[in-house]
Order: sequence, then C-alpha cells, then structure tokens
Amino acid sequence: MLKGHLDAVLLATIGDDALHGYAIIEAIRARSGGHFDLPEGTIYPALHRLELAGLLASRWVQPNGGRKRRVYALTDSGRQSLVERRAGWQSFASGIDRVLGARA
Amino acid sequence: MLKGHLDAVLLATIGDDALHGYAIIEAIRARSGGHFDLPEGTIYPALHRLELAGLLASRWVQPNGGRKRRVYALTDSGRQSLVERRAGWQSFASGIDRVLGARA
DNA sequence: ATTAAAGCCTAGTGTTGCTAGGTATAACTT
DNA sequence: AAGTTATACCTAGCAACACTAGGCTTTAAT
Repeated sequence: MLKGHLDAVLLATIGDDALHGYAIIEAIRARSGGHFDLPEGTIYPALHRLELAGLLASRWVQPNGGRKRRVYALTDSGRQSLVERRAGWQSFASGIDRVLGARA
Repeated sequence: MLKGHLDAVLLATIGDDALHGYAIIEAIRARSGGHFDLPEGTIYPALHRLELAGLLASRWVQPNGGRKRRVYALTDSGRQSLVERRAGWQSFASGIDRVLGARA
C-alpha cells in the first residue's frame, strides 16, 4: 500500500524518538489521518530490514508494569537516509504530478 | 521506479490521444521533465496488462513511409480508471506528505 | 476463567517493474 | 554499398516489496 515509500515513512515516523513496532503502527495511522493502517506483517519485517541496513538500531526495553518491547531509533546513517528519502519523495511526487496533470 | 503508479502514468500520458509504445516512453520523459525514463521492458508488458484488463485498446497502424506501430487508446473503463487513479494518487500523496512532514 | 488488547514474529505469495536479452525496419553516415 | 544509429516491438527471468495469514506471549478487562 505504501508503494516503495515505506522506508521513508518508517524513518520519518520514528524521527527523533525511540518507538516500538506497535507504537509505530499507531503513529503512522495517526499522522496520516487514518489513511495508512499498516499490518504488522508489513512493519516488522521492514524494521528488521532497516536495522540490517544500519539505518535503525533496536534495543529491548522493559517498562515497569508492561511486557518487553523492542524500541527502534535512527542511527546517523538513518537520519541521513531520511533526509535523502524526503528529497527523493518530493522529486518523485512532483514528477508524477506533472505527468498526471494534478496538483500542478 | 514508478512504484505502483505506472498504470496511472500510462493512462494519463495516453489521455485522449492514440499513442504507440515508443511514443509513450518519449512522452513520459518529456512530460516528467526528464525525471522518468522508462525502459521498454517496463512499458510493453504494462501496456499488454492494461489491454488485458480492458483499460486500453490497441490497433496496428501502418504510417506511410514508416514501420508498423501498435497504437493504444483508452477505453471507457480506461477513462474511468484514470479518474479514479488520479484521485487515488492525490490522496496517497497527501497522506505521505503528512507523514513525511513535507509539502504540508 | 475468558476474552480482548498489546506486542512480537515468520513463511509464503502475488504484484510490480526491472535487466538483459532478441528481432525487424528505416534513416543516416561513411 | 556497408555500417551504424534510431525507431519499434517483444519476452523470459528475476529481485524487491508489502501483503495475507497465520502463530506466540503477556497484561488488562470482563
């Protein structure tokens, strides 16, 4: 459903915070105005992929009175990648806009 | 490279004209300001797919002093699909914009 | 005690668009 | 005349992506 822009969405959603997967799903739903409601089967493998790529780092956290969570934060190259992907999105979107004759 | 929006791009590029594959590639390149330069291996299978789906109709044309071309035009449901996909793109793009905090 | 919610995970699959080829004709160069 | 470039069409195979559809555990609510 996110058509190749999932990584940018994940990086932007985490931003300067440290969020766990479930919270990321809710944050994306909230920030997109309910537009994107991503299944767990989309999120978790993507987080693993981004960590493997060195854009995210995770650690397990035990909140008092809750079960263990795996929280993710951007690495330096994750922050850099976010900047690039944001620019990439804008360039991409303006290209599509031109061709579709929409929002021109 | 078009991340799931290829069909919309093709339908919009053809529009009210009747274009052949090669001309579609050039039109996309021109209309996108050089941003999208799609290989033939992307275009031709996609045109076939859209024709199979009933969104495009093709016919062979022999221009005087040129080789045969297969020209594509939108069907009625192709026109309808284009309207839907344009709206879909705008909705999608504004969702991504919100999440990325870009072009807000 | 049961159910629901929070939280993590994976295997498998369909769609998509790419690479990397192949073929044929027309136009332009040398 | 020969060779190259541009035009024009095509396909097989592949890799990435994100989805479906499950499974597992712990805490909160009923």
